[in-house]
Amino acid sequence: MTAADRSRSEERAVEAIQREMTVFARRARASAGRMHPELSLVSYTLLGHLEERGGCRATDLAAHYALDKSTVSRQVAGLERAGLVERRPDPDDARVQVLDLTEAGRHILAQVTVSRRAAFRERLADWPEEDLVRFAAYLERYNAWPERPPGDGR
Amino acid sequence: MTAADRSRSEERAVEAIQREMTVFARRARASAGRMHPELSLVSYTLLGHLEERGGCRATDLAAHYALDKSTVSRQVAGLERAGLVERRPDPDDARVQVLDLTEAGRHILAQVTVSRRAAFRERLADWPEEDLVRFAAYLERYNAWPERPPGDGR
DNA sequence: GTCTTCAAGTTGTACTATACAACCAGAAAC
DNA sequence: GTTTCTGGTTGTATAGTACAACTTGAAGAC
Repeated sequence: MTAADRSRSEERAVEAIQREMTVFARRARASAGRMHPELSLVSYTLLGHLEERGGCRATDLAAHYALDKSTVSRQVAGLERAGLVERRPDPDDARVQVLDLTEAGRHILAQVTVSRRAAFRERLADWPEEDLVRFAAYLERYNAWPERPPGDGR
Repeated sequence: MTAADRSRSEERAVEAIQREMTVFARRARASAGRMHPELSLVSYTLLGHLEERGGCRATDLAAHYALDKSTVSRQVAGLERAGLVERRPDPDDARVQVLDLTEAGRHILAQVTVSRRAAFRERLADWPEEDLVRFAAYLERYNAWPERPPGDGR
């Protein structure tokens, strides 16, 4: 294979990755909404992050998801209203509110995770294990890229 | 490797795919907005589809992206107002409007494609060709799954 | 042929997610 | 002790979306 062949093939692959990731993104919210109307994609990811980290600050959520802090503030307010998260003032710093899941939050998160997992598994049912593992690794690698927060106009 | 090992490994991979796809989806719109403010992710994908197909009906767009037809109607109206698409009545069926890119639409789509491609390429710069090709194939395979339109509560 | 039903698209309405700007309250730096 | 920084909330505006009701034309049923 010549260098030109290689670069053409890479070029095609990059195009395809871009196109397919975009299609996926376009569809994700809609299908999440239909899969579990009780918990939007945003809420789901925020709760998931809280569970994974065992609680964190609103600012951490904003940074991780490249969201404005006002957005997080409102989302969290909604989740608190729904009784899914609770906040405690940080004893070390009175400005900080440590967020954590409530029991109800843990419960609903687990339910949604189950239903999402079932949907994903159905979709991936006939993939060989080797491909699943590799696909997961590619996605992780792809996402391990620093996102710039909103307003950071670089 | 035992069957139990295999299923655990698959389980982990499915979880990771779900999680990473979700993170990606959460970030995509925001980064698209920062990458090319003149063309939202939605508009970009719609224009891209028109280019790829060489024009199509609004209903086709709705089906392909799992959007409500009203959403597509408004999006297309905006694109038409912006002079990026034009519609002609279908000679075979007066209800149908065939959509297609204008020259301006083609032009801006090409520009945005260039800038998106550059961003993706930067991000994927140190991936070996083999991995790019495989990753692209996985994504295509993943997305080749029938989406259900909104309102189809199955 | 007329009538009913179906399909494509538009419009009214409402809601969610989002950003940006202005602000407030504590903490830290000097 | 000011000034500056950081975490968070609130006001306001916008985009994207869905659902329902409607219009118009096509296609079948009889």
